[in-house]
Amino acid sequence: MEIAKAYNPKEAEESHYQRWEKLGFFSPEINENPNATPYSIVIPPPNVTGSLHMGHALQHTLMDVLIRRKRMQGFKTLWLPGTDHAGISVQRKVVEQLRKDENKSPLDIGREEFLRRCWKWKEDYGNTITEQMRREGASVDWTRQRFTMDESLSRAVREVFCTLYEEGWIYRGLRIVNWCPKDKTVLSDLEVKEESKKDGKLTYLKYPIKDSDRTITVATTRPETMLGDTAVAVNPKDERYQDLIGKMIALPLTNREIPIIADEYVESKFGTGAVKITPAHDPNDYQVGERHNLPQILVMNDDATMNANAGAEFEGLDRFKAREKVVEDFEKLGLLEKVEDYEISLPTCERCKTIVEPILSEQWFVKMDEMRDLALDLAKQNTPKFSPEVPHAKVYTNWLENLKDWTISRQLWWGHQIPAWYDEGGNVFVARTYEEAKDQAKTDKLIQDNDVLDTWFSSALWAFSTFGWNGEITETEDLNTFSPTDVLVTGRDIIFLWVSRMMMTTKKFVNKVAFKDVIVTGTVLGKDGKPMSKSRGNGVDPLDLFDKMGVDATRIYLASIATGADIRWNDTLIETYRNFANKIWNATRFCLMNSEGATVDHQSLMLDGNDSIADKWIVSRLNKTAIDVNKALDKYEFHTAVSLLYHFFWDDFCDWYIELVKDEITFTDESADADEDDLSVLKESAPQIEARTRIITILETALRMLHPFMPYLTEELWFKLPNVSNALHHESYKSAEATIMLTNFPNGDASAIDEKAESEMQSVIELISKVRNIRAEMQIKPSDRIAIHVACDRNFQRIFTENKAQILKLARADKLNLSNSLDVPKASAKAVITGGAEIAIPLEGLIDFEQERNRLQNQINKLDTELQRLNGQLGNANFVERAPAEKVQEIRDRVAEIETQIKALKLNLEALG
RNA sequence: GCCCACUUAGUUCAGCGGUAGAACGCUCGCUUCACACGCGAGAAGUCAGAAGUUCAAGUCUUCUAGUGGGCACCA
Repeated sequence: MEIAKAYNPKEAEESHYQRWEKLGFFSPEINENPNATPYSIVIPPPNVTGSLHMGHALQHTLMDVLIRRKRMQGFKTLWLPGTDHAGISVQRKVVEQLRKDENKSPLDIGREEFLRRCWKWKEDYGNTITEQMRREGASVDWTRQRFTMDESLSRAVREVFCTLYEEGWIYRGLRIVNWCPKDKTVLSDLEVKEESKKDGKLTYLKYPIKDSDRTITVATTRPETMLGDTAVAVNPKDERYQDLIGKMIALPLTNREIPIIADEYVESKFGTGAVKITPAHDPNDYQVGERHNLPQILVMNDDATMNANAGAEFEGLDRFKAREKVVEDFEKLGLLEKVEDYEISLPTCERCKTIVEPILSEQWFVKMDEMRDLALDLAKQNTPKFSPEVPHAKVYTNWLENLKDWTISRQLWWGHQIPAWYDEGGNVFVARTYEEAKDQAKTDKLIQDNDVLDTWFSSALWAFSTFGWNGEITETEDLNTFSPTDVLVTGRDIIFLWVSRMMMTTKKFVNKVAFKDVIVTGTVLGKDGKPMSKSRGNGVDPLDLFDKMGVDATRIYLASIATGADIRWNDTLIETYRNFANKIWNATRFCLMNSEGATVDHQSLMLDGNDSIADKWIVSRLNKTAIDVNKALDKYEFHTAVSLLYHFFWDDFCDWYIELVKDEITFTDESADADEDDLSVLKESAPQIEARTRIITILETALRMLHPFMPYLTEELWFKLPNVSNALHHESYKSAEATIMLTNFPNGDASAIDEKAESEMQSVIELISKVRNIRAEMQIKPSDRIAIHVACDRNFQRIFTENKAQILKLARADKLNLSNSLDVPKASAKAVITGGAEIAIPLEGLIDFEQERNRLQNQINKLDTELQRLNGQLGNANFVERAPAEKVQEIRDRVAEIETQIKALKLNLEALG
């Protein structure tokens, strides 16, 4: 079998995915067992404008690991892919394109044409991320791919909107909302990020009191809003202002008069104790305004320039220019008291970073009290179960408890247009269709609401709308089979935005939990410890990693860091896994170079008791690893699973097992004059074929366990193994074409764990390691053969005799002398191993006595430190009395062991003189 | 202001009540017939600080400091 010397990921990645997809391996229908248990995951729909970033790569890897393992275990698995329509993002891109290419605005071409362009844009560019997911090896069922603006999903949106409206859970109202002047749309609280600004200013303005020469001073961070002031409020108990309550103010720069009112909301201690009230531009002021029946004067346009209400002097000015002008004008009037530096946090638009303006606006809202309880009641029963539980479960519950109403209308065209119509009198009719609205209104002179719904409104239905529910159709086979989904994998940032809302709507509309478990991944941070972002330039592109390191290396690397905690990016760590991929490749290469006559045969791992220690040991290790990997994955401890697989494969299988059986399975040149390159003259013996079959089968089992993490490499190598076919498949996939994807994921067999063999093998390993240590420290050349003398009991003698050939080879020795006591020249290097075997290596002429003394003394010192600590424990009467007896015994045994070793080493030291 | 998490080898991180671990880096030695993306042997940590609980504490409790995050407030 010809196989390249180094693993080339590209070659393997190119062919397999297409085949898997074409043969339908990703669809649940591939499972032939009608009674198979379903297992499902819906993908957090990436933004249709998006391209793959590190967060996706991490989360997709974890979902794929979960799905691939369950599929191999015979579950009827579905991982459902799709994208959301990303209202603002797409709209912004199309607007920009229109402006650049045709110098037109959306209004120039009209709503219908604009939407046509949006769909075109989606057709042209919306596949970026789905193609990238194919590159990742994500085993999603593309036949069930969904988009939030698909016909059925859109119908679901209308159904949900209307139902919630009919039940009074959705309302339309005039409220202070977050307005993004750049996108010219309202935003929900969750789309607004507070950004602390150190160079803020607090401006103190003096307002003259009518018919008086007094003034009252108010402080503000947004002086321009004074143009919309309709009162000044003070605390009713504030003695400073008692005589002013009820007086009128001649509001400067306007020709309005506004009252001084008393309201509990004002804190006397803060600022001057007097607050300007701008009901149309501040949520608190709005409430004060409601209480006192104050007029609401909106002084800004939707692009945050001042409007006519602000006065001719200000109309058309940008809000920040207006701010400067207000301050200047007050100064000219002698009414500017002072300007202080003031640290303030400003609400900004999460997407475009524009400072959000709170303004009075009529919008649609979801009332959150009853809605919230749907999720909160479940949360109190620990549903969904968060992983890691701390801190997410608590943060989630706390957030639900303090939830405010959700602004769902957006002043965009791209999205689900709100199913509400207005007649000429402005009466509103909410209906599933225009026809129904007409029936309600008894007229056809209706205009549909211009606005669309928040993208998250449709995403909130993802856990059931994707399975076919749309209000008209309320039961589908997929919904029955795959809902509730088993687990959701997502980032911290959308727990509130998305996870919570899916829990609510799924409970409300299909009366199910959306998903049982939620895995919250950490964030992969840049080298600087900050979240990766384009503006910071600290991002790492997963596609670059795919090119440089290979998809499989990237995947298993990401799984290895998936502990739930944030992790700082480190360039060199991924190389570990590129090297690992190459190691797997080469171990397979080695096995294949010596595979003549061998087959993959799991019967070969059923040991009968007459097998070698090495075989019993590796089979034991293999099964233990399988059991532990499954346990780890059941607990979503991906990093533990990776670590177990890495060390089993590299340390146990490559470093020891392959080396131990190398001579047995490779051709020897004993057969007379045979040309070494001419393998044909050599004949395999039955035991050799047995040994080859066993190592190939162990390798095959390891590849299966690695497959969910490294799908391409394992598939590529699996096909190179002798006699692989769909006969090796899990029983649920017997008719499918051959692939490692559909083989059994090893469960591990507890009865195959052989602690005795493991401990015996440990002694062999320790013996070889000690000899190697002596060789290295005594600077014995690799080419120099040595003699090993071991004094030990009969049990050790049996073990070492059985492994004599391997010990000689791996310790580069030509003699192994086993006896009850040592009889060696003084010029020998010595060591002791656990269990009391003494090693001596005669080094006539090679030994440096001084160096050997140091070496022995160092070992004695190390042991002595431990001995003292342990003796300290035993000397503590409380410990001996109160600690569990087995613990005490453990320590005593250890002390005895160390004392034996120290004694032997000391004798050796004395013998050196 | 309230709440939460984190602080372990040079670096990035595991471990979370009973002998301090991994990877990378570092030192020394190897063209050993799968792999130099390799092989062998090493060095390297008062587990942020203080107090407490316990026979026993990176591991549990409290406090302190630093870092990061969430929520509220922001005239």
